[in-house]
Amino acid sequence: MQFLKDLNPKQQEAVKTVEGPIMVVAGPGSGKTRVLTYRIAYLIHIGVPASNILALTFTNRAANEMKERIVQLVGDKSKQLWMGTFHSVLAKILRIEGEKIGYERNYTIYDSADSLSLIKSIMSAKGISTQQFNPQAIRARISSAKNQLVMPDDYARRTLDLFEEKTAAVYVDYQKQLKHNNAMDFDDLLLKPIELFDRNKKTLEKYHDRFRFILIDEYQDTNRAQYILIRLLAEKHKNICVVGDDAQSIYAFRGADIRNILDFEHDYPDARLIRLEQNYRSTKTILDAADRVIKHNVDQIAKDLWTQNQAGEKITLLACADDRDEGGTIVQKIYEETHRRKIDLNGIAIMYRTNAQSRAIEDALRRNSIPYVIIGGIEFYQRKEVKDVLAYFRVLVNLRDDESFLRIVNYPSRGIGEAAIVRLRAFANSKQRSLLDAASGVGDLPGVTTKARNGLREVSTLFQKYVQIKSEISISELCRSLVDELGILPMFKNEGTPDAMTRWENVQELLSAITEFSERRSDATLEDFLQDVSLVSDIDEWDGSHNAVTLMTLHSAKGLEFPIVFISGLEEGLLPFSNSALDRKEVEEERRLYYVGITRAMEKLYLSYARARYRFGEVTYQTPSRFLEELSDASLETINNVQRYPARTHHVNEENAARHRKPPKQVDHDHSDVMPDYENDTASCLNLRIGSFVEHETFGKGKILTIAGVGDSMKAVVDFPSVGRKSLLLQYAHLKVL
DNA sequence: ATTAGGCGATTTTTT
DNA sequence: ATCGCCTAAT
Repeated sequence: MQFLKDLNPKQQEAVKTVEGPIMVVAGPGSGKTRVLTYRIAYLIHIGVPASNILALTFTNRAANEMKERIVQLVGDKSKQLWMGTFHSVLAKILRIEGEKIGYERNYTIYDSADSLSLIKSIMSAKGISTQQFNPQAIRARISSAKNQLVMPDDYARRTLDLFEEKTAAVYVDYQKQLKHNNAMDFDDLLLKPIELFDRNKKTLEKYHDRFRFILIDEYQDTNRAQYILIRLLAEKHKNICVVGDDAQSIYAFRGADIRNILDFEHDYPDARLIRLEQNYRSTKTILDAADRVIKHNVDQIAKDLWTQNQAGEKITLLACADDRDEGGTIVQKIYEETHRRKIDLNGIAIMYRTNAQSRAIEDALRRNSIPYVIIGGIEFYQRKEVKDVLAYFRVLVNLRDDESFLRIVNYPSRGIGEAAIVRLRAFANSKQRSLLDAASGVGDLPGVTTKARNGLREVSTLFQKYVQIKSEISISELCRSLVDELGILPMFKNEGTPDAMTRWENVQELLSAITEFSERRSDATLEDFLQDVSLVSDIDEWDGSHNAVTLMTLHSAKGLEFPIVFISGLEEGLLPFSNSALDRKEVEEERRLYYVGITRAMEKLYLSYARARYRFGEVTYQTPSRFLEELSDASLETINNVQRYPARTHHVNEENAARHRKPPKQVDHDHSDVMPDYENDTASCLNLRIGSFVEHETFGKGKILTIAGVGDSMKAVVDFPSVGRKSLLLQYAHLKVL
């Protein structure tokens, strides 16, 4: 038991309290991951078979890291451990048990984009206008209903308005269609196991006996469905250890319910509560800043974070003229830092609220030849050509997957148009067969052109052929041969445009990914690969060992640490993010996100904001974030590039005076001339600001949400209680400030 | 049936 | 600014 001496007393207690429910509230950098890994290692060490342990994490990456570490501690006997994300572990259980609730083991997993297209097709089938009712919004409603375990019929009974009625109607068909396709969406991966265990007590008991010790990471980010699932699994032995930090709960938008962690002691009355409050990660300055910020929140478990680390350097605030300047200034600081400390680029991370912000920063990095890796954003597996090819594989694996079938039935073009599809659908429905199946009986199909008929026959024989050879050749050969037969690669080559070349490369890359996957796991099936694609995210694949700066959203940054962290875009409307007025709870979630960002930093933290920023292709004027005021002046130093551009509340006269002042120091090159003159702007003359209340001749009173554009084309979006949101040209609107 | 060109929405965050 | 979707033209 040598390894326990790596732990402080609190951590040891968390590791050695093996029986009964236990909650570990772990502040940032307090060794949470360490506790989890050592606890598992300890269990195995004292003789618990690894196969009796279930550990659920938030990302696959966290799971893999821990697994490796555990192997180091106790060796190969840990291999039988069940560890992964909720979604991946449950997907695995559903492959085994799904037949009990009417799914075949080769079911397909739909991502949000797949769900959306299914919802759209249901809407058009039911004659619900996608103009009037936003399919995205309907998808989101259905998803959140599922997260709360509200079933279609329950939902239908509780509708409050027309939109919800339509949603209810779509929801019913959506679930039917998923089942018909032998497919599940992300939410089903949580829901269906609950259904399984409810209906099938024997199966539940089997898993009770298997998972005698359960550990949950990032408990603050679990939703209702996950909560119920954990309760079901743990109800017999009650050996459940949850680890989390309410202050780092940042997934409410996805249904995460912070009550799960706040009420743990209520749910398990004899629960042991352990707080880890010593921070090993950050300097005193950084930790104090984080602590000060989070104290502004009302909803939280009180904690006293402390550290023995040194005070370290002050936090540096970079006040920038615009997003381009922000990128340039960050680059300059990266230069300084890499020269000053012996630090590699992979010790540096740049974080932002929205993926769209990465662009200006990427430009700056590229201009200065600084290598970077970017996490998230437009994902490889979301690209059209990749999804198209994957759809072929999906159909091959699950012949009932109508959604994927529809995607590829006329790709590449086979002369199958909408009319033919309508006929095929009707035919399939009447026979209760899948579309692919129906396509094979295309001879009986009336009202279809010869061309379409031949096309359908072609698709059908194509799949018959590959179903047959599927088990005979390796999956990489199978996939390559299928792609070759489609002829899309030469098609891209012939097109010759840079865009087509990228597509060509992407398809090649997909094929290499499959090869690599099957080399890594000798028994891997195509089913396994497809599941991996659905459930693995960018962050899971990220490898911090390259010499490159890492760019990512604040959400992706959770669980990571870097010696140097930049948080960019500290502006109202961006961090905290809003498209309209925020209520307290929303601001608190944004603040937690900010807190997560701050606490990623070990040695040095930079914050930055831009006075102006391109959003939606227009210049928008930004106000520094309220979160900046929550830091103490003593711990902060400011580098100001924007002396010329005083705060927007200032009067015109002062601005004129300010214009003649020279900026103290030009930090970076070539980005100083893009700013428009403030003093000519209608908005500044009128003293209009985001959040101002104004009056309009016809619309009445309203509140300004955004201001964009320059000079004559300057526009404001105003929220009028009477008529809703309006985008107005200030030149004509004659707004009166109230 | 395919394609070009115009229009409108889109940007919150993700398993 | 960019992407997807729709319409009109071929």
